[in-house]
Amino acid sequence: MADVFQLLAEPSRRHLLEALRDGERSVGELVDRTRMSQPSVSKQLRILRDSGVVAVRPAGRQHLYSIRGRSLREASEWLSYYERFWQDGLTRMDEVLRREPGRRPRTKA
Amino acid sequence: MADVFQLLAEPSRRHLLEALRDGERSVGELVDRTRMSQPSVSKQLRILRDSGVVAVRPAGRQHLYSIRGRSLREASEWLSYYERFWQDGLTRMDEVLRREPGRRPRTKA
DNA sequence: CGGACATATATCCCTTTAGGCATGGGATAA
DNA sequence: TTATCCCATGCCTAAAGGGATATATGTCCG
Repeated sequence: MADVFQLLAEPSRRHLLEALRDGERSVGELVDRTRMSQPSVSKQLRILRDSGVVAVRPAGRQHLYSIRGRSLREASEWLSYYERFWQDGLTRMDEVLRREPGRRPRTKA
Repeated sequence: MADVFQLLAEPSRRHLLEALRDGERSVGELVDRTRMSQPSVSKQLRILRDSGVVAVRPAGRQHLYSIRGRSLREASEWLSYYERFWQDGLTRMDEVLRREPGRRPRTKA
């Protein structure tokens, strides 16, 4: 995983991805929707593009960006391991009570 | 969302969360499992704790950490908006063809 | 060709933050 | 109490990364 979470850590990049949720957008449209400067938008789009999160398509003198799910899927799958921690009313207390009581301190495995 | 993705961006913190997947662990156990220095582990655990991603429970002279799903759930829900981009064999091309052809350049909405 | 428009890149500045080291502090055992 | 184990914190340094401004590249039109 080429650090998808690293990409998503930046709010500006998440805003861009949110603006792309319902289809491809030109850079100008993204600038309007995110209130970022045009160079910033291009810079972040570049990063997203290099990581395969978005794709570009030339259309006249504008570039249309769209989402590619592949990378985002990895992040989603990583998080899926933790679903059980918020499903079925599983609280921290439930988890504690589930542990066996005899805890050996600091064994290698 | 107190920037859950920001937390997950750091590999060391993800490693800690991975080591906590099957239940609570002491700091010493986490040190062994992550090959990080003890101060680093404590430091990252502190960040995770302040953000409500993990919880602590004192047990004699050791502190047992465990996962709290609440915050992670927010990240998972954010990503759920993009599931359609990798489900049902939906590729970028499909997405492109789905768009209407008459695109007006740069309208506010 | 020349000029306007759309996007990309380059450079600088600045903030954030991780990691290492040393140290402090609480709990346990002798 | 003293020694020891387990963990937390503070300070420092180094590096990563975002935003702004200026500029380059590329495309369309007259």
